[in-house]
Amino acid sequence: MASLGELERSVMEVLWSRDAALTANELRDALALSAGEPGRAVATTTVLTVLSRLERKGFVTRARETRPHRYRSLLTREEHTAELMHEVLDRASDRDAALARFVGTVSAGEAATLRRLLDDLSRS
Amino acid sequence: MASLGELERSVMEVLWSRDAALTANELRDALALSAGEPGRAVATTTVLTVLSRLERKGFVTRARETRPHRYRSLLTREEHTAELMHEVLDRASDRDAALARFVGTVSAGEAATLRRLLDDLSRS
DNA sequence: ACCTTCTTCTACAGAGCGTAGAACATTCAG
DNA sequence: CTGAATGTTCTACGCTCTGTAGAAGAAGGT
Repeated sequence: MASLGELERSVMEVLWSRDAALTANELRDALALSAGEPGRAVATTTVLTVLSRLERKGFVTRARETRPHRYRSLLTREEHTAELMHEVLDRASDRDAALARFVGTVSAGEAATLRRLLDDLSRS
Repeated sequence: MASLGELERSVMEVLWSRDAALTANELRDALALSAGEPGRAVATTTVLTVLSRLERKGFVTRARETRPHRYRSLLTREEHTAELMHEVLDRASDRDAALARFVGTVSAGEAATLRRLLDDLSRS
């Protein structure tokens, strides 16, 4: 999966948090709000450029029918995270050893979560 | 964690596969062998530049005492992979949901591995 | 003091990203 | 139907990262 720049990631964060199809202007406004400095707003064309690149990279689709095109993410944030984790794991030569390292470093709470998830998995 | 370029990654792969401290020339030779095309060998200075950058990024250390400096990776490949997985997970807003997605997409064999690892964890 | 070997410095080209104006397309009010 | 407003694409530029390596400097052997 291609990696994301800072602004690209911010755009994805907005699309993920609001789970709706947004226009470039809506995204621009949301970005202006979520950014720390209130004066630092990007131009709408900047957002559109970023959206085009995100579309090319396969992160978003747009509805071309409606006139202000509406953009939405193709994956949920969780799906995206899970995919990235798989990608990282796929690069390891010894997957089991890498998994062992990973499991060995999760918190106790997350270990419990994992156990529960695996139980659910085997039950179904 | 900083990300790696293609050659940087190749260098790390060699350092990880051989678990020893190597010189720039040894790395150059190893890279020439592992590369598909036999004619495509990089210059030693190129390797040294890459190693300096990897050192700056915190991926390798070098022994400066010995004259041909010897480089070794700071983490094993498994530790590196585990760290990356944590990093990915840390970027998710809902860690449990992301974990759930992840567990839901691992193979049956890996699910079994995970169960065994978690059992070992709770037993110790 | 040289020659060899090694390391650092400097440099450059190509790609990716943030940035946005200019130019083009589309819609809408009148 | 025509102009104004709004929206999209094209083009462009500077910055940083990466691969690449020669030039210059340092260190050691003979």
